[in-house]
Amino acid sequence: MKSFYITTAIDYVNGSPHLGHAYEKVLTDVVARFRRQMGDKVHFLTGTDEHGQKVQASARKLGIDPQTFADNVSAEFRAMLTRLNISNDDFIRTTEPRHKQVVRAILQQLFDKGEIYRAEYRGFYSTRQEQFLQEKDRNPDGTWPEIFGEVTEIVEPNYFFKLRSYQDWLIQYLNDHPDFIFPRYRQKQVLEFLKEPLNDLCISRPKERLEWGISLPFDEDYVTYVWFDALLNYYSAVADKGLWPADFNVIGKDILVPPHAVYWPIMLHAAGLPPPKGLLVHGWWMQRGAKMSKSTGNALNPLDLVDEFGADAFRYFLIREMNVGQDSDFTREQFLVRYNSELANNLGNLVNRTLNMTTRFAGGVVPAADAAASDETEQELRGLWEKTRAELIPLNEEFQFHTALERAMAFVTATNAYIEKRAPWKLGKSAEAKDQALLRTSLATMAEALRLAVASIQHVVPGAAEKINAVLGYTPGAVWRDELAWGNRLDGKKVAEALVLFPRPAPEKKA
RNA sequence: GCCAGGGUAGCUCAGUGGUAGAGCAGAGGACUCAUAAGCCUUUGGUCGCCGGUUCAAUCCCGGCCCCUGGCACCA
Repeated sequence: MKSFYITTAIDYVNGSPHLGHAYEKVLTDVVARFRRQMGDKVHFLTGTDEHGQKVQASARKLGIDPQTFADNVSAEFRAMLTRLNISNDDFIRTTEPRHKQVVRAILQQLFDKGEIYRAEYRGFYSTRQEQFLQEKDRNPDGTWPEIFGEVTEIVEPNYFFKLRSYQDWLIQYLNDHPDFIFPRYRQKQVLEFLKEPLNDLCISRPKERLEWGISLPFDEDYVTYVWFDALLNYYSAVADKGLWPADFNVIGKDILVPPHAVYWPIMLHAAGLPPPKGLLVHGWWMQRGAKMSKSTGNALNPLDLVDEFGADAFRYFLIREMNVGQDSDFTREQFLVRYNSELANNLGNLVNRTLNMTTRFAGGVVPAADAAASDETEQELRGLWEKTRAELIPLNEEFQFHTALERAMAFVTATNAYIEKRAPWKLGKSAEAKDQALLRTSLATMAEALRLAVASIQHVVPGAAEKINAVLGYTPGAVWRDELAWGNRLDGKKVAEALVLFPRPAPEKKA
């Protein structure tokens, strides 16, 4: 069995979960569930990033210790995972001993090899903000903005990682692995970035300035600063499991360059470890009306839609609407359009009418299709399924989930059209043997088509898929590829009478 | 400024060197198993602008305009 290790970025606990966090989890979950269906032994990791200045400061402001603060926010992120039906296998926190231990071991190893050295860091420091300032922070006239208070130039010894000496290696690596980053054009951005010489990376902070972190094993007066702490989680979580390298680190486009595309592969390489096999880089959700909503006091928190419409509907929208890698707009209006037309009207209603007709015209038991009573009407639907089925796996493998869902929905539409053509409600009124045979065939066909449609989207809407299978009296087999074969698997199954999966919301007033 | 992506029906997008496509929205119709859902038909586009190559360009080339994103630390 092929193993497949995938991660999300770990979330910084200085803020609460929002749509971006949710999307990344759902996207990764869809990939993970798909790989499981394909038979891979999947390990899915997510977690929280808990050290650093901001956490320290936020905790102090609340008068609690940083660990308690981190515990609280980390719990919020874990609650979101449950709420979204995320199937992660592990959850790592950077404050855990298993993580700290690995970080320290790697830092020590690199220090011993001479990859980390001590040098003086010179810069302008704001005591009030407790941070070094950049040239870009200056006012146009060269002074520093008020908020920084007194700014002094200070010289501070720190530890640096020899990033620059691996620049050529990285460029070569990217040229040799053109598929390292998805979407591909992002890799060009990285190579563009690498045209400028890299600076070595400052990886430490003295404890007088930052104590909430992992101590350097070779100098306990310092903690390591962000990169070795946060990025290494992908490795530390599986260091003892033999799962490295990861198949994919899933990240947002904002943390591609330089952290994940430059620092991360170089850090690993310097430590004698291979880079992840790929980086899956997604875009951002935009909310154009955000300002307006705020001013009217009606700011929409997209996560509220989970409570209102359920995790499946929310997951469906995110995956259906977003072309992985690009940006999309998130509006309630668009959500409702997708929800109503695709989930409620098209799929949800198909479920309900199938159950109802099976109950009314066949005593609630899916009849066997009558081979004699079957013609090009059935062939047409089956033909479309075969076409859809052939596209399904490649589309999902290439992260074209939005297209895969579109195809699945087109099949659902075709199934609805098939039902109209056969009109079982008319056949049900006829006592003729020929019509009765056709009735059995049409009921069997619609049920089977529904089962297949559900199988094709179950990684996106796992909860709904389970419910639909349940009302069809069906338990899917272990091998997903086999489930995609048209096989009249529902023969003789006793179905439920009704199921309104995606209730239509009360119509909303138009603005 | 540099780099990348994009500008196609009201909206979201697909697409190919040879009479422009889908979904949603809009209009009309027949039906009734169903979540006033579903089905059928249908209105609608100088395919950003200007040149060039070609028998033929939305698709190839050149120039221009506009939008979005990246360019050292917010998914």
